[in-house]
Amino acid sequence: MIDTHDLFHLLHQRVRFVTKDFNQQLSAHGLYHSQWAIMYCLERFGPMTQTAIWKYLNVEAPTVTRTITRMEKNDWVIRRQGGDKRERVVELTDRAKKKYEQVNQAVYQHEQDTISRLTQEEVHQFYNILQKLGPEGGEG
Amino acid sequence: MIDTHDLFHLLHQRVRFVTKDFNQQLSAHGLYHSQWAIMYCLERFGPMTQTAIWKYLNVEAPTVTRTITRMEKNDWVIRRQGGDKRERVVELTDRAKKKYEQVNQAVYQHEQDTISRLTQEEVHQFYNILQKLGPEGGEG
DNA sequence: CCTTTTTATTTACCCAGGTAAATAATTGTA
DNA sequence: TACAATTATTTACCTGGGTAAATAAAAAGG
Repeated sequence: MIDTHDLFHLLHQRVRFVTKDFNQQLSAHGLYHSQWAIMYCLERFGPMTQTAIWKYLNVEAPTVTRTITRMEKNDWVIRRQGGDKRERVVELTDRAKKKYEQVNQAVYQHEQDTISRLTQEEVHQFYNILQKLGPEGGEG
Repeated sequence: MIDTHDLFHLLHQRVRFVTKDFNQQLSAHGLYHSQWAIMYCLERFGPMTQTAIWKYLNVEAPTVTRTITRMEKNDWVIRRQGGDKRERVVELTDRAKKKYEQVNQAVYQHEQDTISRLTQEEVHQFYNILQKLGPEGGEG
C-alpha cells in the first residue's frame, strides 16, 4: 500500500523537476514553458482569442493576459482587435513562425529524453492515469 | 503512439487542477499546500533546520525562507537559533500541533478522493512511473 | 592567528498560477 | 430604445517556484 502523501509529494517533486529542466532547455531560445505552450497552441490552431487560449490551456484569463503581454514585448506574438471589439486576437509574429520548427525540435527531443526510462506501455498507462485525475475522469 | 506534447500538456493541466483543488480544501484550515507540506514534514521528523526542509522537499532555499516566514506570521511555526548560529531550527507551534490531526484527516480524505478513479494497480504504476521521471530514475 | 573557503540564510527580482473586482463591449429584454 | 445581464479582458494583489548576489557564521589552511 502506497501512502498517498508520498504519492502526491513525489508528483509535485517530479513536476517541479520536469518544469525546471524544460525551462532551462527553452532558455536557449529565450522562451519559458508557458510561453511555448501558447506558441504551440497558436501554431496548431492559428490566430485565437485570449479566451480560446485560456480555455484550451485550462488556466485563468489573467494568467494568459500576463504571459501574452510578455510575449508581445519579446516579439513572439501580436494582438489585433477582433470583430467583437472586446476580443483581442493573438497571432504569431513572422519571427516566431521562423523560429517555431527549431524550438519544436528541441522541445520534442527534451520530452523524449524526459520519458526515456519509460516503456511504450508505461507511457500509455501514464496518459490514462493522468486522464483519470481530472474533473471529468477521462471520459471528456 | 501518444504525442509527447499532449502527454506533458495533460500532465501540467492535471497538476494545476490537483493543486488548485488541494488549496481550496486547505483554505478551510487557513493553509496552502506548500505550508501543509512543511507542516507534514515537521510532524514527521520533528524540529528541522531550513536546509533540511528544502533538501527534503526538493525546492530551493529562498522558497522555504518565504513560506516559513508566512507560516511564522500565521502562528504555525516558530524559529529558534540552532547550535550553529547560522542555522534556524523550525518547530511547530502548539496551535499547529493541536490542529495537525484534523488537517491531516482532511488532506488524506481529499487525496483519496483525487485518486478514487484509479485501481490499486494503477496507483502503483503511477508511483513507479513518477519515480522514473526523476534525475535518479527511481533507483535513489 | 589571520585569511580563505564553505555553508545557512536572506534579499531582490524574475515567471507563473490563483481570486476578486473593475472596464468595456455586446446581448437580452421590458 | 433604455436598462440589465453577460462576456472579454484587464488590474491589483496573493502564493509559490526559480536564479543571482549579499550576509553572517563556521571550517579549513597557511
